[in-house]
Amino acid sequence: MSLALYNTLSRKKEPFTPLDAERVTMYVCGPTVYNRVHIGNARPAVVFDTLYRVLLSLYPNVQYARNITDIDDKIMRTAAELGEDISVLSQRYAQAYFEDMAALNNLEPTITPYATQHIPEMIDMIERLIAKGHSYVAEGNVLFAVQSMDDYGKLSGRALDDMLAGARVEVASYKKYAGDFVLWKPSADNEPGWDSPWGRGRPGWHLECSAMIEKHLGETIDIHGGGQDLIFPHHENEIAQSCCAHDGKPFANYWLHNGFINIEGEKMSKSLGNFRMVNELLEEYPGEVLRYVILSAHYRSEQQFSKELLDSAWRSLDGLYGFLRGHEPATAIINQDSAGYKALLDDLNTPMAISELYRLAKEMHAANGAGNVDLESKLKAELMGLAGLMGLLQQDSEQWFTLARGGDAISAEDIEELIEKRKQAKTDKDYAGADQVRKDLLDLGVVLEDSREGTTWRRS
RNA sequence: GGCGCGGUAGCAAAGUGGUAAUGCAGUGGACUGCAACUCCGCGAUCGUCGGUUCGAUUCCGACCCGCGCCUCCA
Repeated sequence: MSLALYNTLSRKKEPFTPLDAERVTMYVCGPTVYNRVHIGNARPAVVFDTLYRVLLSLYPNVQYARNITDIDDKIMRTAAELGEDISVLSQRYAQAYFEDMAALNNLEPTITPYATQHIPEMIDMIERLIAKGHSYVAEGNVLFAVQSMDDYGKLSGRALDDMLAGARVEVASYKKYAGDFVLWKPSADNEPGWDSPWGRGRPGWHLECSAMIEKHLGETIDIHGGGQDLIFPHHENEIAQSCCAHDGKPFANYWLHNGFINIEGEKMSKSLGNFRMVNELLEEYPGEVLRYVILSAHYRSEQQFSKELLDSAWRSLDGLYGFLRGHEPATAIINQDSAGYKALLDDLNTPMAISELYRLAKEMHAANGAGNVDLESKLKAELMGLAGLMGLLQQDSEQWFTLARGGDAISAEDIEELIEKRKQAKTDKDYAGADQVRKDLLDLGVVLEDSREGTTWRRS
């Protein structure tokens, strides 16, 4: 039993073998911080966080880096509009990103490198690329010469000429070849910039990842992840920079890419105005609901996203937490032989693993009904172990049902008070009065559940 | 034009060469003073047409439909 991952490089599922089983390295492209992030940014974070958790269950040391791009033209434009320094803007949104990601139960990566803190490393890499004949200076720009690399395009599977044939963007005059991309570009006096051998300027987008990976993880890493749209040009160019700087040494052995999210059946895009920002969704839904939706589809698939799905996911989690409610706590244990764990090892089949969550929960519930305490706690431990690998069921079940669910909800105290009133009514055989309390609370989104032990309540 | 992906029940979504998991919704019943929870039961022949095969939703081909990327969008 071992981990298998679909590798974009080979377009096949492959057994995962790290270079060093004692130290596994993974890098995932993080956000450009000029705004709040949307749900599409959350997908890779959740997917690769899940992979990180799985890797942690297999290897003693997993180095997971996710960068913050804090220098970029969009950042510069937004900062200029707001009349503030780019560092102020980027720090604000980086912080917001961390908060959003934490709300989605994402663990903190091992390393969070910032582009602007690696300017010297980037300049150093450019100098090496120039020295090795892979880059040239033109009008203050430093460009990477893609033709200097034999297998440029191997990740995206395209030939150079094919790429250029349908290019939609005009070619800058200083490029020797249309496919060449910028490593360093000059900054105007009123633009942020850093001194370099080629004058004051700023790095091209792709360079930061190559430089930061080299510094923090090494010349060759095990896993590199990101959204599908990054395959070309971003990851292709990272490969070009790193491989050429390292004399052809492999850059990343496994390339993983998550699919896109569709909103109400269509692509999420600015022009359609249907962006879903994570923080806005979090005002209406617990982060775990968003996470559940993301993990309910396989990471490589295109994924549907809608209010109906969020509501459905919330009810689904209610079901799971409902099974947990009233069961004694148990320490999470990963059952390595379980179908759920194997599903995760099989290219992160989270939909399958989630279905196992339900099977375990039902079996646990049945064991409880049969009075088999040992089996019950064993199954609960396994359930929590599997859920933990996905970052799900991380809340206390009692709290899950009693926390306010948006809007101005009735307070827990008031609910308890009404339940007492109803109890008295029932004692007095005033069932009409008791039913009225039930109905009133239901109108406020509170469901009452009577049992031998008394009345419990939950928000729905 | 080039490269690539997908079409499975109302909504989502796995999966398999031997007649298709799971969740939500719906629905019938048990339980309940009523209800909720829970439990038992009910629904798809897998885009279309061919081919290979004893047998295909699963392999191959064509077609239809939807979609992504082609220089800075997760």
